[in-house]
Amino acid sequence: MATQKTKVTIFDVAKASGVSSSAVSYALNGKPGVSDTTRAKVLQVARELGWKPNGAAQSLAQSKTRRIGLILGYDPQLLAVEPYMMSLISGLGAELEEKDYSLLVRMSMDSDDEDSIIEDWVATSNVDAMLLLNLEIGDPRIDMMKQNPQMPVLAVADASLTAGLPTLASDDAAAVGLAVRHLYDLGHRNIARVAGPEELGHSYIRDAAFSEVTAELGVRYRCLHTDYTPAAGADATKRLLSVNPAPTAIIYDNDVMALAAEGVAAVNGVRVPQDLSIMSWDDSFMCEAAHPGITALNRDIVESGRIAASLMLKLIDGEEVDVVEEPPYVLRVRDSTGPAPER
Amino acid sequence: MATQKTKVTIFDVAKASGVSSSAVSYALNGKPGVSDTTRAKVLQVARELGWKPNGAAQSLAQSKTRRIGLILGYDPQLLAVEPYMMSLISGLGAELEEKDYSLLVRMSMDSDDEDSIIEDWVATSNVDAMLLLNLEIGDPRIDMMKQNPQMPVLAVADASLTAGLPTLASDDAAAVGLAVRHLYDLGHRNIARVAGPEELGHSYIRDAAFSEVTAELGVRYRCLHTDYTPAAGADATKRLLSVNPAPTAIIYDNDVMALAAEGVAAVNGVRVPQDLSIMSWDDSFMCEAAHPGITALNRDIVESGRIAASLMLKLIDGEEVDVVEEPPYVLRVRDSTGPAPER
DNA sequence: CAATGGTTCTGAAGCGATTCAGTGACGACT
DNA sequence: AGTCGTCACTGAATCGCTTCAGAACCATTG
Repeated sequence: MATQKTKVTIFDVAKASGVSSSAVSYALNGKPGVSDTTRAKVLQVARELGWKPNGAAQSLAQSKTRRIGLILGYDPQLLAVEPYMMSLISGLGAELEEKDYSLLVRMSMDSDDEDSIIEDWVATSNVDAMLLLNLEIGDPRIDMMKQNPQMPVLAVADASLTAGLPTLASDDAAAVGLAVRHLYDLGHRNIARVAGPEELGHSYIRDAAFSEVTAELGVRYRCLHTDYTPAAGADATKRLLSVNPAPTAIIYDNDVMALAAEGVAAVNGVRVPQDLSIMSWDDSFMCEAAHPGITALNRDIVESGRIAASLMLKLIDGEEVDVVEEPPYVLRVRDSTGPAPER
Repeated sequence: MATQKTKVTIFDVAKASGVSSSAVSYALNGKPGVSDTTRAKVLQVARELGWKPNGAAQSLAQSKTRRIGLILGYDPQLLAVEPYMMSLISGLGAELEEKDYSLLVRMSMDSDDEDSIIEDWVATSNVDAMLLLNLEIGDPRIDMMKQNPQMPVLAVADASLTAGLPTLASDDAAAVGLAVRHLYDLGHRNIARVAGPEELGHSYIRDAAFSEVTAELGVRYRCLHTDYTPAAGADATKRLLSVNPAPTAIIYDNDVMALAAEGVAAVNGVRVPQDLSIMSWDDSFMCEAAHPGITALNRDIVESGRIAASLMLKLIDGEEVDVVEEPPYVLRVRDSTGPAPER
């Protein structure tokens, strides 16, 4: 509690408690080797002096940093507007906080950058484990990590992308089923999708699932790829509405695009949901606040973050982790989807 | 490049290059004390062995972590939906990355938590500097930091809240002027505001500025406080619209609430902007995607993050930093504001 | 009573870098 | 030829902690 002008070390605490530095270490870390009375005394003195073990020294001595690495792909626009990353961070942070770990965050401008950050972390041991996000198909980072088995890593992605790495897996295919099924049950037989960039692994997974499910149900399906921005979403919507026959329902890969689509519809006198049903893949406050409220696939991203954190802690402890499923998607039906218009 | 099974240290590099460990250190850090030829040789060997200095050892030896601390207040909902924090992180991350620093992130569940994280960072030297966000009036953290001058800190807040600490200051009062002026010029004489939680320092600053500016202009003004959620925003809107005379313009402290307000208006047959003008304090894709597009106060948060990072690096270098102004707010006029309705 | 065993505690050797003081070697200058 | 200075390099101390091996002490036990 008392604030100290000069740096206080374990030896100061040792001297003040009349024991050796090793005793202090044992006392503080709850290890055997000191009596209860000296332990209490030491803790007391440590508190008075406001002493905590120096992080660097501790890391060096036990080769543990109590840090977990997260690399953010640099696109401020996207990061800011997509609730995904921030939710994940919330979950990670909350869980790690309980275990006294922290999150080390770095930003990569491109994929080379990201590779070099990974190399850096492996070489410098600046983190105890790391998270792999936004995997692409045949992602080279997977091999990098396999060649450095001393650095635990958890991939958050569809299990088909992670080649046996410990994985927190989302079941995007099941979600596709939910979404399509919902629209199918409402009578839609011609649906479209406005997706994100084609290179992203999850775009690909979803593409495949959509094609498969719609084919099975005999539903007409087409897909446009965009850069996730509302402008692109609006543009794609206009194009979709101008073909003949126009889709009666459109699913957007994120919520801003769905919101923009509602605007396009309003401007063009297309009523939602009477003339056009709109769905969003991601759910957020935005979908709730929009008018009409946007039907969305919802998942507990914060919880995913917590699970991811706990899995990494397991990996750090040397436990095996294979593939763990994320909390499943849930369909939140709001007012933007309705029965398909009579033809 | 070559991947190494076992941990490689500076001594391995020294042996392989036929020099001492000190020579390796000098060579790597670009310091004098080695010839150009041995320097080249050492760097070459280091690259071949894939060696980089161990982070903990380096930190311990030079008492520098190359890390900057950021504490996130835990409210996943808010964090996720407000683009502010993620944008700030983007800016911080981008700037820090260039200087080879990283961001150490922890999450606080409440303010006691946050205090103990700060104490921890001060005592363990786990970061070289830290950021102070969401200051409240008379925030105790300011005193904590003043008592520990060895830990550089930068506050991001209105300068009136930071009691002389190095500050990246936003001029919320000027922004209030912009906003009110815009509405005033459109003929509005009865405006309302839906704000965030009253405890937040910036809420208070804005409250005061609004009262002052509207009084000056002879504009009727009232303010409701909420928890920032769209539901609360919608609710506040309904209440405001039911009073007599109802305001002809409402300013919302964030964009989800403004979006929700558009929904409320639509449901109640209130036309935007003919019957009611709506503005948002924060700008994001959401305001652009909404229909009608929401007039908003826009500021370059990413740039603020970059500036904050560079200021902290200055502080770490021992330079003085007083109060630096953030990039100013800019009014982005869209379709949600228009001339005040004739009475 | 010697032997054994169990606590409690200490000294010193790590961890892997940086950095200071010191040693040769060599060239330049008087 | 002798001295000085510079340059390249090395050995050892240092950062602050953990942890192992062993010392000191006391209590049991056969």
